[in-house]
Amino acid sequence: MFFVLLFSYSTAGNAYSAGKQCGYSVALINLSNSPGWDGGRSNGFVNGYHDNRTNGSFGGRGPPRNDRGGRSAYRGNRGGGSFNQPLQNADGNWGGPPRDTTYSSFGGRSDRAKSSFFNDRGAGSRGRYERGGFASGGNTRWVEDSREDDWSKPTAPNERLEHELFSASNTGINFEKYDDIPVEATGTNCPPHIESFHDVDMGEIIMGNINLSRYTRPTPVQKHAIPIIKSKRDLMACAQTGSGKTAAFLLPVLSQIYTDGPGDALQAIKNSGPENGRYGRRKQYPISLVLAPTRELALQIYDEARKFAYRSRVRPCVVYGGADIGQQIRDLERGCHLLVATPGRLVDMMERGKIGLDYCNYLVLDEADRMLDMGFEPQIRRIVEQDTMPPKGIRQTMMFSATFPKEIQILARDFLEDYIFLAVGRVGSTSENITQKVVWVEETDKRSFLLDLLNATVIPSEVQENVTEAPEKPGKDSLTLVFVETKKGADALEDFLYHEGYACTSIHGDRSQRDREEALHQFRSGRCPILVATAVAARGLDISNVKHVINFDLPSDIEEYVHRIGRTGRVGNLGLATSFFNDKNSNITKDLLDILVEAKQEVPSWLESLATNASHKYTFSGGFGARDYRQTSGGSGSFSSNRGSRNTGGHGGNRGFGGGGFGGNFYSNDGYGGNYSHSGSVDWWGN
DNA sequence: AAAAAAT
Repeated sequence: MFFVLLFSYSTAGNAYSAGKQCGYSVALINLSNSPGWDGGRSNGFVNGYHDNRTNGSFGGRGPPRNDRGGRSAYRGNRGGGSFNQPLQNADGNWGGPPRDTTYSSFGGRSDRAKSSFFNDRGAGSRGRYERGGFASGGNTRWVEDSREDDWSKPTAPNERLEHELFSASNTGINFEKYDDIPVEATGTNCPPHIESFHDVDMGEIIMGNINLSRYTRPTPVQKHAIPIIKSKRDLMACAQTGSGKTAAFLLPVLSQIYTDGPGDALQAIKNSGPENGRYGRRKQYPISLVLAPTRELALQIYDEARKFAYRSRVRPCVVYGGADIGQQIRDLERGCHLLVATPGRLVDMMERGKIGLDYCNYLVLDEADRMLDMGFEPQIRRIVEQDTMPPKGIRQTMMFSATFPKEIQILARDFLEDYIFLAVGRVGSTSENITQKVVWVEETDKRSFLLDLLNATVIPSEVQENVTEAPEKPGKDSLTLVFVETKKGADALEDFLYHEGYACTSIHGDRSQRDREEALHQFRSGRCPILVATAVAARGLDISNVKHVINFDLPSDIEEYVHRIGRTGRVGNLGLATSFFNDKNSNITKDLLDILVEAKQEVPSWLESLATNASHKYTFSGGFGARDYRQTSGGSGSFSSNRGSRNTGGHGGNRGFGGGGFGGNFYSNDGYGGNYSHSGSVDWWGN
């Protein structure tokens, strides 16, 4: 399998200089190991989660229920850090929980030569620990001497935090499937890809955290993106979450920050004290900004960032709507070097003077196409272009997008400088990782059919040959994600399943942010192995152990379908996707058929004849979506045609991308953009 | 017409 690729255009020399370094000599107080905040953000999830609704068994009867409204204490608990965690003593050891096999610190590994790296807090170090005098007890601070202010050196280990960050881990990765993913990079002077994390120097901290995360080898997107980002190039990557994308940008960006140190940002923060601004408290100047379309995705990226920032001086923060802004501001004020945000809340924070982007050297736009879909473009431009962020060419910008329609091409043209384009094949979805089933189910039969599916312990025989890992009954390690089209429908189906005795919960945009996060946690943890969801959960969320995705309602858009089923079969695992199809779904017939064929899935004969009968209809699918990047015909030789300098319109306006065999609908260069919909066909809403 | 997202 290979790609035809794409443009390369020449630009004048890259004036890029990252990590604006300057001398600084100040004392640095590192609170990153303080139980105060670390206990706050996610400890509530991992250890200290209390919910009186979850006391019962979830085996089948009397399941926990995800109430609406109610308990107001939850978020407070979560953020309060009020758990009785053991406190770190002066030499960074922990007297608390019994050692778990998970705990190894960095240095526990014998495969790393740099033994001096770990647990060597003592000799030669000019810093010192200060015991905090707080009533709550013993905040330990590492006070650094200015000359020791080297961000590339790890800070003290913290067993409890380490356990919290790294204990939940992916298992059973199907590497064989994984390596099939085709990747293609284009652009001027593209650095060669790596085969091992050791092929590029990411420094002690990153390598230690890679070990702790039990990452053995880079995923395909990481193999390419890491050296590109490390060599300070801008990047436009067409890849979906689940390909290892988050680490693909977090690892090299953080590595670079550790190497370069805080630069001007540190002084700026110092100068932003109460005396310097009407807003009083310190304004934070993150060195790196990651924008994400949904709150849950932002949280997920933040959680990853915490892992790779372990034992570093970088403090990640996350801001998003629906949550208490005061709490987020307080968290920011404790220091913020890497900020993960949804656009709206970030603009809010900027207008409140809490965040300055003046020293933001690294900008990541995750799921960029999704952000545009959701109308974020003005806010993104406000953040990137109309504020104090360094211009392109100065900052380093990385964009990730599942598709590459015209709107994204324009954004790439505006935000990126001399960039490298990376096309990553799908991990799941159209690959054979996911067994896709389409069944004809009338609206009135959907519920009972769903129950049958949920009760099924044996998978249908015709599926078995494709599935080596049978989907089990929903349970702790076997999660089922049920997609519906409307928020109302989600509530109704959740209620139904609840009354039928299933441990289920739901997530959609009308639920409070607290409930959404809780539902996700209940699902992830297996307490509620069935999650009823709207489109909010379709993209980006990385939930391991999702064995079965059920499209209770099929979406009207094939892109949405691909994203949804991509929630299973993550990182090389196998999964099953079952879709209920009836008259209402005729609009997706053709695209669905194409997807099934492409992924070498069994096609029901009725679907085939439906598609044939409907074939007179003009269908157009913008973006990569249904067709993937793969060449379907023709050679690969013509990709250089019509790709002149940027003056001819750069990536945006060119026609002729498809010359080499993408087919005419590969990029939406025909002026219709990605929004052209199927004319004349019946859509989901019956219009 | 749905859903997502700042309040």
